[in-house]
Amino acid sequence: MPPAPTVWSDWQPLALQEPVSPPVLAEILDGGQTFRWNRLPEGVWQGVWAGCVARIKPSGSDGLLWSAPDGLAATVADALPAYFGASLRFDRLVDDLPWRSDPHLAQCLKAFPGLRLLRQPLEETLLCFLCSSTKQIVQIKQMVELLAQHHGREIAPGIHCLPTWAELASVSEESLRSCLLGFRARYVYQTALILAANGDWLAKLDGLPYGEAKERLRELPGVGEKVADCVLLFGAGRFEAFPVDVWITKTMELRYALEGWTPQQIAHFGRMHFGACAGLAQQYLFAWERAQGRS
DNA sequence: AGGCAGGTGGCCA
DNA sequence: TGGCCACCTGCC
Repeated sequence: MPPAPTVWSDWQPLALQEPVSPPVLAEILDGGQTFRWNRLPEGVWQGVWAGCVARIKPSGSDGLLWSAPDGLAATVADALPAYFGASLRFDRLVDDLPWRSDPHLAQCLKAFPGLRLLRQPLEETLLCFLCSSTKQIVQIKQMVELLAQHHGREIAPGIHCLPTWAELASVSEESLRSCLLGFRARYVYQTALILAANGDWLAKLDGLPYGEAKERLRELPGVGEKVADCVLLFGAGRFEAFPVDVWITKTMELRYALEGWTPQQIAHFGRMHFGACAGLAQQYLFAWERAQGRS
């Protein structure tokens, strides 16, 4: 018997302070902060996080509409605004960045108006970025989709969320490799053992200052400077985190004359120069550099 | 068709 | 500390 078709709720508005155009929505959902959104026909995106599945599409004047499977609509209605950081005033956070004295930043802000940081579940942010070493976005998406299909709970017909760390602890390294993880399988496997043995390990990051939280995260196998910063920025709302990858290294060398600086020095420069929301600036710089690379 | 890819960890001077 | 290299393997 074929699975019953999913009935999707009516489209409803997602209230954000800042307008989001279709290309900026694409940059938010497919620009490297999350790996669980896919493009459907006609401008619709479908994404999965925690126990939620949602579809998002642009509406008339740079607003957004969402829909969810009928049984999950109430859950999604509750979780979606937090996931999109709807209570944050990104317009004000952006205005506090040093764009007045930084023409390159000003140019990036202008190119992607409404770009925002998602607030993803900490657990799965860690999992996704443990998979991210020397992989491109398409491949990371493929890996985490396989992880979800093979080891995650099915929350709607054919749609699986990512496995929890407790669930991952009972998955062999070999079967992680069969999800295309390669050498990252060991990172995930060993991290799962640690986290499963200490149920509140991640929760204990909550009260810590940025530097200590990062140091703590780096104790996990496979978590270095860059992954720790991504986890804190995208999964814990620590906007002062400034992840430095090869793209950011390139852009900082080129636009800020930092040739020869180490990634760690660049990260420090970024936090000093861009301030409390350095991570938001990073997202704009990253989007800009990606766009240059594509054209 | 083969090199390359959103890093990390371990080993050397 | 600082630099180098192996690690897996699917994709452009």
